[in-house]
Amino acid sequence: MSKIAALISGGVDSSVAVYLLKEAGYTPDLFYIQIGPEEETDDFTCTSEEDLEMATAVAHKYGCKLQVVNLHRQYWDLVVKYTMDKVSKGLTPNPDVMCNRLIKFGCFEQEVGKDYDFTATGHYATTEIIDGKTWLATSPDPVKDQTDFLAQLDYMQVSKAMFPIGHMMKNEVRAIAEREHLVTAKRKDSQGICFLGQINYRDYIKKFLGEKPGRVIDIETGKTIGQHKGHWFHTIGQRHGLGFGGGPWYVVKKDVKRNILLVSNGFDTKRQYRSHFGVRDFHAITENPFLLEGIPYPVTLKIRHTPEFNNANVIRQGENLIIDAENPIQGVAPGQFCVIYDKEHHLCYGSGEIELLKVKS
RNA sequence: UGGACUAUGGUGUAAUGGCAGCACAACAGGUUUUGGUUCUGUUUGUCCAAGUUCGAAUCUUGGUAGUCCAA
Repeated sequence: MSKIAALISGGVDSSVAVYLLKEAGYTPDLFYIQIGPEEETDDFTCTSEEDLEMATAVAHKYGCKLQVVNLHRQYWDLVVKYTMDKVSKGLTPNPDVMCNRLIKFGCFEQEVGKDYDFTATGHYATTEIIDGKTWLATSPDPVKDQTDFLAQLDYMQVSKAMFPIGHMMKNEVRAIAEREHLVTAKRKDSQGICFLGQINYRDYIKKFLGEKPGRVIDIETGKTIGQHKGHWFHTIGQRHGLGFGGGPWYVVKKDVKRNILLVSNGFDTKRQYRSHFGVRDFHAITENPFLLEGIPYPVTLKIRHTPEFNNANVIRQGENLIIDAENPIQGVAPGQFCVIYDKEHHLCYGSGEIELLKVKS
């Protein structure tokens, strides 16, 4: 019988995952990863304590060992550093993607997971073995599918991963939780950057990078329409937070060197959309399907966590990929990950960092 | 300091003497394990003073502030 380490968060999904493992005849060891802000606020300790209580209750119910793994230090050294590094350069990071790669499937593996055959989590994702090789594949629930957050995992990480609820719909998971009287059945879905809790993202950035006022320019007229407090508080495609009337104003471009934000006015502005962009450092999980240069490969992709997949063609150009999407995509922000799937958006090929092209779209 | 024009929420604007409305922003929720997007809801205003009138954002006079022409 395989030895399984299951990550449990105190939410519904990971609890049901434990139940399913148990049903399948396994007795996983449970691990609660502890991460928090550097100073413990009341809000934080509160949620965290509740999460741990829930996890403890689930462990008790199923007779599993539960251990708290503190990866606080590692999270700050790796994920927070990555986040601030990107943000300060005017890029838009995705901390949760890095948290999966570096913490949940990274540090945890090195410290604990190495002694187990599989690491199970409550992610909405599946794996599929084709010709002896493991591929990351999507969940049938388009809203909850989390392959986009797992697309930076490497082959070893994916082949050791188990996603017990990955083939289910969210409402099925909730239904099981209620039927089995799990204490977590009615808990709210987690949202926002996993450890931030009540802390506002803007305040969080401000604490690290402070404020740095600069001009905001209307890209259509070239006129300065106001001031911003720091380009890092805004991202491409963002509407709120500027505070100007006569809008809506969408951020369409950043001039980091001159600390200028370029905005475009109106709901119908085409400038907040883009169908042509680059992807650097493409990371293929199982095999790189884009071997030949200059040939368009039809794929589907996501540039953020949404239920929709975009149809596109991918062309390899040296180490980078050029994306040509069928329909324009709103708010394509450099620094975000472009996650690429097969035409049927079933298999996840991998992901890379979005980079704007010099060429106009 | 000669003339002309303007003054309405935080911003941009509407209301011909008859309940001050719209958009944006802001705030609060919903959706979403990133940033965002989007949906729903809420708050906030007639520059000041006097006058005409049943009734004034609107008309009159004065003040104040700003814009333009006038070199």
